[in-house]
This record gives sequence, C-alpha cells and structure tokens, in this order.
Amino acid sequence: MQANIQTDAIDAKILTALGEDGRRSYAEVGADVGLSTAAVHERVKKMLERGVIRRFSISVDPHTVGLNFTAFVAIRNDGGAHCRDIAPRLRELPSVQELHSVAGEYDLLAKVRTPHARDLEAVLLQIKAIPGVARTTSTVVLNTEFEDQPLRLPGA
Amino acid sequence: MQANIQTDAIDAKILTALGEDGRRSYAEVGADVGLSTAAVHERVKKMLERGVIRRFSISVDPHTVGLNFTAFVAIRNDGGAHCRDIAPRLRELPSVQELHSVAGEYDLLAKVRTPHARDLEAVLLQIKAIPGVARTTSTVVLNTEFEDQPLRLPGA
DNA sequence: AATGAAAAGTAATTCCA
DNA sequence: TGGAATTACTTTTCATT
Repeated sequence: MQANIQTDAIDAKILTALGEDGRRSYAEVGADVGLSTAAVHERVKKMLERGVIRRFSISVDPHTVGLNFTAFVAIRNDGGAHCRDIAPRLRELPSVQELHSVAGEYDLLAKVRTPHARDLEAVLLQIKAIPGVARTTSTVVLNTEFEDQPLRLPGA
Repeated sequence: MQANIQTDAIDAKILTALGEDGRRSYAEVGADVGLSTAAVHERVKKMLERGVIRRFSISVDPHTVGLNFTAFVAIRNDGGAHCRDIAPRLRELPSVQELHSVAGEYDLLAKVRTPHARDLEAVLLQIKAIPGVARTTSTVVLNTEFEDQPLRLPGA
C-alpha cells in the first residue's frame, strides 16, 4: 500500500527516458515505450500539470562553474524556534542548495556549495545570524562520488 | 583566483535559463542573453563537450512516483577499507541517490530514498553487507524544505 | 486515452562575413 | 567566432476511434 503514486508503468518509462535525456523527442520516447508521439505528448503534459515533472532542466557539473566546495551543515534551533520560520531565510542564501528538516540531534540539514572552502565561514555566519538558529556543525565533503544521477524507477 | 571555471558570463546566463526550463528554444534563450540562435546552439554544444552541461534532464517530484521517504546514512569504514572500493558497491543500490566521501567521524555520506520508512532497514542491511563497511548512522528526513532548485549563478 | 495526419514552430546545417 | 538562410525535424493540434 503505497500512497501518492500518480504514475503507471508507461509513465515510469517516459520519466526514465527523459531523466536520461530531457531533450529526446516524443517520437523517440514513443518508439521506446510503445506509444505514438501524440500519446507521449499527452502524458508528459499531464505529468507536468500534476506536478510529477516539476520542470525540464539541465544537470550542470558544479566544478566547471566554480563551485568547488561542498559541505553539509547541520543546524540546531533555539528552544522556541520553528523550522518553518528558519527555512525561508535559508532559501534566500544562494549557497544553500538543499534543505531538509531532520530527526535527531539537529533540526535541519543543509547542503551548501561555495567556490572554495574558505567561503564556508561567511555562509556559517549568515546562517548563525538567522533568528532561532542556536548552533551548527559542518561536515566537509572531500569528494562527491556520485550525485544527480538520472532517475531510475522500478518497472521502467 | 578560482580554478576550473570553464564558463563566461554569457554561458552562465544560458545555464541559468536552461536550468529553469531545459526546453526553452535557442531562439528564446538567445533573445534573453543577446545572442543569435546559432551562437547559443554553438555554446550549448561546447558546454556539453566540455562536460559543463552533463545532460538535459527533468526534475521529478519523488513523492509522486512513490518515493516518500528520505534519509542520510553516514558510513564508517573498517581500518583498511577505502572509499573507492565501497563507493562502486553503493552505486549499485538504486536507493542510494547520492554519495559523498566526507571528513570527520564518518567516511561516507549517502542520501537514500525509499518508498517507505520501513524500507530503510533493508537498505541498511545491504550497505552493511558491503566489505569494508564498519557501521552506519542514519538521519531521518522529516520534511524536505527545498532541493533540486534551478541553478543560480552569480553574474547570470 | 490513443492514433494518424496536417499545420506550426524549432533546431541543425551550411555557408558567408 | 558569430550571423543568415536553408533544410530537416519535432511539437502541437485536431478529427477520429
């Protein structure tokens, strides 16, 4: 019993195909999944409407655009502070690429990317300046083994 | 002095435009950045060749395809084990979406996504079965505030 | 929902500056 | 390296099943 699944096996195949190459034509995708061009078009349109596909995009290698440093910053709140007050402030920081509220010793976990390790200090100062943030602990990434992999869905 | 930057300000604008909508036509992007269709085409082609753009893709909402649970799993190696031996094994696990070698108490940090919280147990067993893995600590994601944001580059 | 075919729009190619 | 024009392809729409 899995909730929220809004796709069937054909949709999964389409998502996998477009995840590998978002510019493949509907005709080509259709040949792969056994559907006409128009049918693929219709399904993609509906998946966009339902929010299954958030957007078409590109995968960019961070190092090639000067983002050479990555760290995970765990954030603990003050007693009264709520994640929902702090999260919007963290979203404003361009170095914070990803934010999750988490269970455990810390309340939030941020993925931070900067040009250089030395830039983390300034980001931490910005984070600590947000009302409700009590303390942070940073885990420095030495090497990203893999990330941003094309989506792989079972049954696709 | 920033190393590895392979893009100029116009490339940055192109990457930002395609990061927001990977299907915008080259003509449209060209109008935005002040270049002809062919010039944009040429620059995109070169960025693909240089590996700046890894691929065209789509952003999919994990919940809509049944991936409702996320956790970060920190992994510690045995004394003699190397990340480069363990990483390929973790890549084989479809639930492991992202893997970084990190500094600190643990050696690797994996982002794991499964249909349900209960599925984490099986993934942890698979991870612990990899030779060289000594122990793991999991941080459960309660809510993803944001992730998968369109790329924003300074000067774009 | 899916198909096939026509119309509209876009991209790749070629060549010129 | 960038722009213009041609050719080829892809998307989109629509009538039909």
